[in-house]
Amino acid sequence: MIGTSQSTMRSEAPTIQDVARVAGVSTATVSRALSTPDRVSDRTRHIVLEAVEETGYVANEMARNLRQQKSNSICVITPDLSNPFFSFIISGIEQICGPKGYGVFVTESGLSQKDKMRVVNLMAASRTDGYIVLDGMLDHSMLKARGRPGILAPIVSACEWTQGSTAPSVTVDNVGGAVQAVQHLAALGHTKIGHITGPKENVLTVERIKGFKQGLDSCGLQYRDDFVLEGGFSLESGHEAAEKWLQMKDRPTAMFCASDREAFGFISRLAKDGVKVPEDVSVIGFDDIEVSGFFVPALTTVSQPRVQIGRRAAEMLFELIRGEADPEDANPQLDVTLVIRESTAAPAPSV
Amino acid sequence: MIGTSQSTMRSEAPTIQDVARVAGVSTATVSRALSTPDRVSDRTRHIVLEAVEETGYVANEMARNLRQQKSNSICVITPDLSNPFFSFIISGIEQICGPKGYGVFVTESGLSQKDKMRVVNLMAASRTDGYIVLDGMLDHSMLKARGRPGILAPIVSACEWTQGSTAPSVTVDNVGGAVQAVQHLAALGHTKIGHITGPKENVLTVERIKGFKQGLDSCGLQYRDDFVLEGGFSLESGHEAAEKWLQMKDRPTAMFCASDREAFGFISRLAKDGVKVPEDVSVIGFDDIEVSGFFVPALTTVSQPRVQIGRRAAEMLFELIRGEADPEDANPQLDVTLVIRESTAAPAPSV
DNA sequence: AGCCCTGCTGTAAACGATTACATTCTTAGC
DNA sequence: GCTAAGAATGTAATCGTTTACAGCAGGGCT
Repeated sequence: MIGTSQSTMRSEAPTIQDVARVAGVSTATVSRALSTPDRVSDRTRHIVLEAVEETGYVANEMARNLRQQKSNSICVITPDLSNPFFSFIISGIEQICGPKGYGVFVTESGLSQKDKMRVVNLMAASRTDGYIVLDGMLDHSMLKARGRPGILAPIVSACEWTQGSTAPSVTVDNVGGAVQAVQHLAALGHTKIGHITGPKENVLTVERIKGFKQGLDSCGLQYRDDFVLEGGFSLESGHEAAEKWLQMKDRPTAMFCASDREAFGFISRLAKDGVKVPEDVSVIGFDDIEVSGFFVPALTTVSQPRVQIGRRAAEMLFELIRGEADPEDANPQLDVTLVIRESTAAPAPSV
Repeated sequence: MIGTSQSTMRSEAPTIQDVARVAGVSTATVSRALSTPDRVSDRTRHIVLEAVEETGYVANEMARNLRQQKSNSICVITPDLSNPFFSFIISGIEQICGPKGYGVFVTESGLSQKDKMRVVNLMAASRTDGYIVLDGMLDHSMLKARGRPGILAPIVSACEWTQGSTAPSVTVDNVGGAVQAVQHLAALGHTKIGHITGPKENVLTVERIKGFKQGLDSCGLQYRDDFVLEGGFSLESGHEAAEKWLQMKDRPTAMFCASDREAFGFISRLAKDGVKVPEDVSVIGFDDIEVSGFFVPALTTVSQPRVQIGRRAAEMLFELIRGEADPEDANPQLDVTLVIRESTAAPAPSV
């Protein structure tokens, strides 16, 4: 049975009025029968549901939104949608929002402040009930709340957070992850451990550098400035770092990379010069993106629960929207886990 | 200058009424001054814009949507949001939609028909003006148009298309890409060329198999059933295919993989047994995802213009929405390019 | 002068739901 | 049998825009 009988088809979409007419009740009753079924009699509910079936009625979201002053959708702001790191987070967000009947807008905030402004204006006011911000460079004061000038919209940060923002954020133990990475390398016997950082403006970069230092410290190793190469999370930046590494007189025997992609770029460039991982140099990454387990060699890395980050962020945003801000647990920090694979090993016996 | 003067701040968001009052004109004039500036006098436009500035007015999308009977947003349906292949396409879509003032919803249609139904219902009718479908398994008849029962919403397929659907689709020359891949291998001197397919229900799988056969044919090579291994586009499926390959008595000296990720899984598993690429076996992929150039060895592959696919699909959807369906160019097929890197080489001299 | 056209603006009716308030109908308690 | 409470329903206002229609002024034309 297709459901919509040909006879009742009209050229326009059926409205609540049509249902009311068919059922022989008022629109108010139809509305109640659908949204608060226990407030109408069994008999009426039945009649209404039949009329709905017959007309093929589906409530118009736009009208509902206007009346209820909410859009039933949220917006995810990423600096770069094409970055696969975010795709898992977005997937997690959708997993929570979808079943709740919420739509998920995605936007690319880009690099310039102008781009970010455009995105914010697009979503401004009345298109979304809240934001999940994955861009640490976004000024939260741009995200104004609807109906309350001067007040911010519900915002949750994830992964990257913005300095000075009071928005709750779900993050990951970046410092702890870096510490674990360094300790793993030290335990293998490495004493000359280097680091390829993220882009220098990034909050995660500073956290991971902090963890790097802390890890060295905990193992009684000396921090050496010349063992730290500036990267940018990207494949290319790992590639470039490798060229610097190749030119070093005194080389680290192990490198902690601030992202898996940096690690890939690093290893890839080294391979061209015949430098082998882990025989000649150990490499450890951060993120545990999908290919990491299938790289050659399989990459040892600090694994982030990316889907979980998305889910948690979405859940927190809903609490915020419902006004159940829970100050107890406003800034959950998810655990990372060290995944040991094949890109790390004991250093070669020194010559 | 912040723009919103404290004195005019109210507890509610300013509406067009407020602007009209401040400007001393009617709401109609305000509306016109903002949306069709040339229909009001210079003087009035000035006054209105000043009033907008003073009140901090931003038009309420929900009201606008209801009145205009359009949502100013589109919906992208992917089978799996976490798949990085789609992230570039989504990025391309956003690049077109954002500047046009359109929001982009993303949804995960999942595997089961029930999941797909949920997604469709969520977006039904009034939440979106059109769909970009990246899921070849989705039944388009579920996507009904608002306001015209029995008629489908504007839909554009991309990458994967659905059998029997009349929706325009932007695709890629899968057959041609596969042909190029095989010809490249043959030119290197390979005569025993194998194929790891995609998942068998998938349209792309059959296209690429078709191209594989056609390529062999064009080089005067015989198609051998035992050289074709079933895969599933995923890393794991490449891994499994490698295990089958290792057990073969008579092995192909070159493998054409239906996706880059399959190729990675394949190479990765082979490496564990000391089988080297390209020395022992050449491997070629399909897609050219980001890491491909940085794999070890860098992967030779058929490159798809993913961002471009997204952009084109979005442009076509807008033409459809505006009613400018252009039958001339309804199903553009974008070109793929063979990118030769280091995973392919002449076969080892036979023993 | 009378007419029409054009350019600008205002009035008020949509858009399609939800929901405060009013009304009617039951039914229980006395 | 009467009253009051409570359940079920209806009436109509409301959300904030856009836009069809109407009105009004001014200017060029015959």
